Formats: sequence, C-alpha cells, structure tokens
Amino acid sequence: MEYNFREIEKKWQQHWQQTQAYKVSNTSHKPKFYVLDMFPYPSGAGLHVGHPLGYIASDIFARYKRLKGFNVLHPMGYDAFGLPAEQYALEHGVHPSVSTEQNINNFRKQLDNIGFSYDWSREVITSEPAYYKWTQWIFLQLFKSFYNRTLNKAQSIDVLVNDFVQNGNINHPIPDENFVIPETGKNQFSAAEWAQFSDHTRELILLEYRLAFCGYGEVNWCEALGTVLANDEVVNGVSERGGHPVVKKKLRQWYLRITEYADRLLEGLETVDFSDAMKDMQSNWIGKSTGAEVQFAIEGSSRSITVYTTRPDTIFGVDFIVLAPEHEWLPEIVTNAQNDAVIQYIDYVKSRSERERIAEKKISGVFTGSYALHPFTGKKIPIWISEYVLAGYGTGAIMAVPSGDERDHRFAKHFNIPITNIFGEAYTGEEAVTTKEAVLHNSDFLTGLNVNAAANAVIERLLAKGRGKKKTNFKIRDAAFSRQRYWGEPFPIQWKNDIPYPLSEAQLPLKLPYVESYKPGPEGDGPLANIEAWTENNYETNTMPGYAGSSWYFLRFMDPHNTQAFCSQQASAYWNQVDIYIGGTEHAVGHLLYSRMWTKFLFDRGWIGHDEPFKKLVNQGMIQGSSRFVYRIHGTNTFVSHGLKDKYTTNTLHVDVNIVDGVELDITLFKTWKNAEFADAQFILENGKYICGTEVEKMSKSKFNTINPDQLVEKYGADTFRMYEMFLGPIEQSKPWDTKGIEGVHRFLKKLWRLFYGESGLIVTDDEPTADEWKALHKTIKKVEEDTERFSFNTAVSAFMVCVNELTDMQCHKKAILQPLLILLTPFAPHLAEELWKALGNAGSILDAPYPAFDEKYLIESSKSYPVSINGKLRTTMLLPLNATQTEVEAEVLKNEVVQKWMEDKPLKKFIFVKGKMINLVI
RNA sequence: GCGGAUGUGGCGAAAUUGGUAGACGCACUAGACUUAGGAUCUAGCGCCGCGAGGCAUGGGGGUUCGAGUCCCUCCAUCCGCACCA
Repeated sequence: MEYNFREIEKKWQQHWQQTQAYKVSNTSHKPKFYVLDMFPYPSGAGLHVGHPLGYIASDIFARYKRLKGFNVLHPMGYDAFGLPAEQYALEHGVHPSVSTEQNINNFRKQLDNIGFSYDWSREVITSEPAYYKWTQWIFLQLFKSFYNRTLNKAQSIDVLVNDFVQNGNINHPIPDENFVIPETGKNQFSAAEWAQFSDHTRELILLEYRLAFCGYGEVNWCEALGTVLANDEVVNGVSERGGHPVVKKKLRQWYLRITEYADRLLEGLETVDFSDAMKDMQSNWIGKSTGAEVQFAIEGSSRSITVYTTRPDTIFGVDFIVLAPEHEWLPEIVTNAQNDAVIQYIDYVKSRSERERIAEKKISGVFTGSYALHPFTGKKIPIWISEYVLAGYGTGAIMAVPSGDERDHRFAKHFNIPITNIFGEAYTGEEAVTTKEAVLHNSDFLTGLNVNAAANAVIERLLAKGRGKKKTNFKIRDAAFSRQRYWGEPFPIQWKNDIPYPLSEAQLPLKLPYVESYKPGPEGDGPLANIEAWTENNYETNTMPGYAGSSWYFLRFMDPHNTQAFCSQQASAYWNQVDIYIGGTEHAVGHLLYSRMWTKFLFDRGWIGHDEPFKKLVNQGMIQGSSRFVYRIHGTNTFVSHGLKDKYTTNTLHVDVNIVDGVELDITLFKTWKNAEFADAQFILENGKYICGTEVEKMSKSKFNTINPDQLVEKYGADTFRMYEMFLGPIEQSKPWDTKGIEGVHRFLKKLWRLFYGESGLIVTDDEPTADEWKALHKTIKKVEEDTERFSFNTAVSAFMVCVNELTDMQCHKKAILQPLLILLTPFAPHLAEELWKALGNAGSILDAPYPAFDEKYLIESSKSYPVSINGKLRTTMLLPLNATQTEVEAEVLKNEVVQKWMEDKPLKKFIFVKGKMINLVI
C-alpha cells in the first residue's frame, strides 16, 4: 500500500473540523499554556513559504504541549485594518471591507491546507465592530486616565480632578514644563484657582495629563499616503510602506503618552525572555540617558539657555554653545549683525529633506552673535546654531566640548573655534577624547577626578548655585496615534468648542460609516471629513493607526465572545501571559512596545493581573527569495546566458523562479510565460543551456521569486511541507528558500509508512522488541523532547530520520516501538500520525495520547567502546567490558599495541578518564 | 560611527556543559533491480597521500592533555539604530 497523503490529509482535516478537535476551554484541571503567533495582515498577495515558518513552529510546540498534558490556547486571527486595503480601494474601487474579507478567506484556505491546530472558534478580526468596540473602549480608558508619577502607575483622571479640587496641581505638576494656563500665564494653580477656571480651561489642563491626548506637534507627514506616520513607520526618511517621502509638519494629532511608561518599558525587559538583540533594539529605541541640565546666562540678557549634557564633568572644556535652528528663543538671541546670516541658514535647513540630512551629514552652522557666560568661570562662550542639534531631544541646546566629543570637535575644526584641552596628553589635537577612563586636566575643582566623581561634583555645585540639576532623558517620543485615513477604528470622540469629549460606553462601538470615496478630506483631514452625518455630530475625523487593534488582541483571544468586557477577569487570570510568542523581528519597536504599554496600562487600572504580555519571544528568521535573472541584449529580443552577458550591453529582468530548474532556464516555459510576451525570444546559450543569474532578495510577487505553499502541499503533502520547513535550519535564522531538499523529507515519510505497510497491507506485529530496537526508540524520545523544548526543530526532524533509518535496517515492524514513535511524530506530521494511529487499531485521537516517557535503562550498553587518545589526539578505539574498574581499563589500555607503539619509551605522565567514556594519555 | 548576530564540505546544516568535527538531508559517483524511471535498494562522498599518516571549523596568536566551542586580535557578511549631546 502506498502512502496516499492527499487522501489521508483531506480525511483528517475534515474530521478535526467536524469534531472541533482543537476547541479549547477556559476551564480545565490541566495546567494552561498559551502559544501565540503574530497574527497576519491579510494582504492580497496571499501566503508565501516564508509566512508558515513561524506558524508551523508554534503549531508543533502547541501540539507538543498538549500531548504533554497542558490545556493549550493556540488561536489565530487577522490584523485587518490598515493602509494597503485602502490603497487598493483607491486604485480599484473595491471597498476595503470587501477586499479584506476576500483576503481573509484566501488566507484561511491556505492555512487550513497545512493542518494547523488553531482554535478557530476564537478567531478575531480587528476590523469587525464586535472587536473594535473594545479597541475604542480601551482608548477611552486611556483618555480618561493619567499617569501618577508619585505612585508610578496610571489612574483614573477622576483621581487627578479630586486632587486638583483639594490641592491644586502641587502634587501633580503639568508634565510639559512649557505649558502655560491661558487664564493665569502660569503652569501651577491652587485649589482656589482650579475652582475659578472655566470648563474650557479645565479641559485644556486635563488634556495635558491624559494618556491619550490631542495636541499640536511636529509629525511625520507623508503626502503620497496622505497621512501622518509614527516614528517606527518611517525608515531612512521615507515611509516604511511604499517608500514615499516623509516631511515634518505641524498638525493637530492624537498621541499616546508612552513616554510616561519609558522607564517601566525598560525595566520590564529584565523580566521577559526575549533575545538580546530584541532587548537592545527596544532599549535603544527608548534611549534612556542620564546627565545634567545646565543653565548658561546670556550676556546682556535676563534669559539663560538650558542645555542638556551626559558629560557634565567636561564643563570646563566648553568652547561654544549650539542651539537647534528651531530653538524658540532664537529671535531674542540673534544680534542684528548676524540676523541675515541666521535667517539664511534657517532657510537652508528647511530646504533640506530628512533624507538629505541623513545621507549627507554636512558640517554646517552659523554664529548668532551672542555670547553665553560660563557658570563657574564667567568666560564668554559664543552661541551658534546648527542642524546637528535636534530640537526634539533634550532642551534643543548643547554645550559643545570639542576636546571631548567628536561632533563638537569636527565643528570646531571646521569653523576654526579655539579648542580648550581638558584631557592633558590624552588629547593630541587630532581627535576628541571620548573614553570614560580619561582623567580631567585644566578643570579647576575637577582636575584629577575621573568621570563619575567629576560629574557628581559639578551637579552638586550647579545645584548650590541654582544653575543646573541632574536630569534623565529619553529618545522615545509620545506615539502619534491618529491617521488621516478611512480604514481604521474611528475615535469615540466628539468635539465641542475645540475640546474633545469621550463618548459614553453605551455609544460603543462607534461604527465606521460606509463611504463611496476614500479621497482625503480638506486640510489634511481623513475621508471621514467628507461625510456630512459624521461631521454634523462633530465626531473626530481621524482614525486610529494600524497598531491600535494589535496592541491587545492577545487578550481578546482569551475571551473572544465577551460582550460585557474586552476580556473577563477570570479569563485573563487563567491564561495570564502568552507563554510563547512567535514572530519576526520587524515588530521590535512598533507592535511589541505598544503591546507592552497597553498591557501595563490595563494592569495599572486593574483590569488584568499581569503587566508584561509576552513571557518568551521567539523570532523566526525571514525566508528570502532566491531570484533568477535573464539578460536581454539592449534593444533586441535576444537573451544571453549569464556567463556571456558581459560581452553585450544588456538589460536585466527578473524571471519567474518556477520556470527555472536550478539556474537553467526552461526555454519552452519561458516562451509561454507572461502571456507569451517572450514567444519570439532568441537565445545565446552556453554549453547548450541558458544559465540565469541569481540573487537572494526579499520574497515578493514583483520579483517573481515567491514560492506558493499550496503547490508544495499539493505535490508532497502538508506533513512533508511542515517537516521540510522545520528541517531547513534553525528557526531564528534567515535563509533563502530552496525547494530541492524537500524530496529527502518526503522520502523519510514514505520510509516510515513502509514500516507499517507492506505491499499487501499492515505488517505491524506484537512481537517483543530487541534491546537495539528499544534503544533506537528511547534515543529518539530523549532527543526529540529536548530539541522541541529548545525550539530546535531541525535537529528533531533529523532525529526522526535517524530512527526510521535504524528501524528500517533492523526490519522492525513492532507495535511496541512504532506506536510511541507515532505519538512523538504527531506535532510534526499530525495527519500521518493520526492515520497510522487508527490503523494500529487505537480508539480515540492521537492528539490526546500521552507523550511517551523516556527511560534511561534502554540506553545502557553491555560493553563500552572507549576512544583512546594520546595527547588529545585520537589513536585507537577499544571495546572493553562495562563492569571493568578504572584500574582494569588502564591495564588493558597500556597493553594495547597501538598505544604501545605511540608511547614507545616515553614515560606516561597522566591518565585521564573523560565522562567515563573516553580515555586520554598524556606522555 | 554605535549596537547585535553570523562565519564549519559542492549546498542546507549537526556537534546542548571544552572531549571521536561534518550527524541528518540535498547534490554528485558507482552498482543492483527494472521495458523504463525523476521509483526503490546497496556502497562511496572534507582536502592531500598508493599507504601508514598528515592537514582541516574566516585569518593570526593564546590558555589546555585536549578548542568549532574559552581569551586576545584582525578580516568578511547580514540585521537594527544613526548627528540622541
């Protein structure tokens, strides 16, 4: 009987669906385990072989944990709101809800092919009102909360208002130090003042505290996409999606006050099991630094400039001060003589795109004409402006120490500003001294001190003089939370007199209205601004960004049909953290950071009991495409083989990898490819073949290098496909896809099948296994279990292959061996395992069979083979009785001919036993 | 520039704590069975050497009886951040 995988897989997939085999309950006597994939955005391109890599790994692990006796939550859903669906709608006139549904159906069909054990009864789709009702609800809670810096947690805004009524804002200063209350011109108020404020003023003040708030700010505006983007959605000055130019623009936007959580997001990293690379990426993004703020008086002015520095110890090396070109006091500082030059420079800076700035890194700047005074020496310090100082970080002003900072050094050299040396001989005049080991010279009361001691001393003196203080800074900015788009969650917000007011919970969900046109509204507003019924109600016309729905979906899976809450307390208490979260590294600073923040917020407010969403994160590597190229001689229809192309002027074209065998082009298929666009093509061959060029690139439709899993499943079966994806290599590693080796895995499954079935039918016996057969089995149990636990699926698959090879050699068809092996194999090849389990006459499903227990006793051997090395180099191998004592073994070894030959007459210095199984002689 | 990772046969890769480097698979070679095979099976397969043996884990150095693994140093590739004071 043949291994008919198509029939088998179809049969069991149907069976599992009918019996709801993967449905999981929120009540169980078993311990829980939560295995989660990063849910996909259902794009129109469908799945390629890269997508299922992580899904297969998580499915194997989920099935393994289930066999091990856990109640396993393993859900799947769709992150369905987002830009591409809307772009598609603009181009093709298809409503996003329609194309999204189509794409989801397509994804589902493709996923089902592979035999995943998802509990589809828990499916969530972020674009459905039943789901986004709760996204809106959580947003409302963020809006109605503030961050209590004393308690270091979020609380209801009512708590804050009560405190204002009693104490004014003395306990809770306004986070933005520059904010001034219009009625008083101050940023502090008493209880009495609070009582006097108008509602309008009160709301304006509260907006300064809310964790979701609306404000004007510099945003990343992408004209092509017609929307703003979060910092993590902008890469190298262009949009992550589409690569369109991005400019800075001042707009009214919604923000999440993620900066309040910066410290906790950093500390939380110590409690989770993420890779170092991932933790580093996150902590770099958060970008905590400690240093000091120092005030420099301006000569001839009552003002002083505050700078931020991480190296207060170098204060005696300050040779100039640099302000960001956008610095707000610039007009007061610039002298008449320098006014034109400064205006010119600011125009120049404005003319430069983000991209140019990043690419060129030119040294540029201009003197303002004013001088600051050194807080200790009173020395006159020129004040410059330059684009290398960023308005958005620190105070937008720095004290430049050329001898201690490379950028300041280059700037000083470029503009011939005299450099003060505070590092003695360590500073050569060529390069700044940036090591923290340096000892200070020429620095008044700091001379002779090291970095730390000096920094503390400086801060102490500054404090005493009232000219500075210790200060912590973060790179992370509050997250832009609005998009001028249609296909996203509407904000549950109504505007009155320029103040946003929350809808009541009873009004949720605020449903996304149907629109005919997705064109942007006026003044950079979203398409919703074109709908009268919407604007009549003064609803917010922006929608939430893509990451809103994905910031909490892992909680919804716990209790997906709850209409009273986003997730019941019992459900979140039971499932708690996601035990294993699998996905790509591309979400390191976006999704993962936002999810962590939302979780901490929901924890603070008492709705869930844990404050880190993901206990362990596994990053699967990207599967790249291996592209193939053909070379058309310029202006002709003749294609020249790769090896000969340099003799001609050619254009390089991507060619579909599916019509290339290795690197050899199938010319017949090529002529029919793309509706026979190249039917009349001529070829210049080498050795009778057309050889293609190759390159490893991202897998994408436009590069014709995608491999569709459906075709592979059709040809080899889901079980082969699953095992092959795992066999490719370590899960975290990126690698180009190569279909070649799949035959080997398929052969393995056929070989396994033949252990059960001969030509005439089932050949499994009830005979008692031999010692070698037991050993083959238990070796595999041990290896597969260990490998699964450490997510090393490629080596686990290899272990199966070794086992089946050995059993085949021994012609072992014994149930006592084969049945446990099947259970081991279930997570990897569930269809085949279930089929053979039934064939062996077992009742019930193999999905719930008990995982076989490893027993050491089967691995113990009767005699031992000792590798014998001399001075660490293997010389011979000796078979010695197991029960021999060390002394007896030593005597035997010394009698050995090979050993004697190598020892000759040299004296034996040492006799080393390694782990009782290896011998080394030192001579 | 900073941070992280990786480097082992023709290829994908193993080697979990320093202990027989190259398991397993692909490709390749020879053979068997076949009308045939892109089916199956057997054997071989790091390099040099007839052999004994020697040399091999990016290069160089070190620690050790023994190093792919630990330390120093240099090189290459990939990823992330990028004027963050």
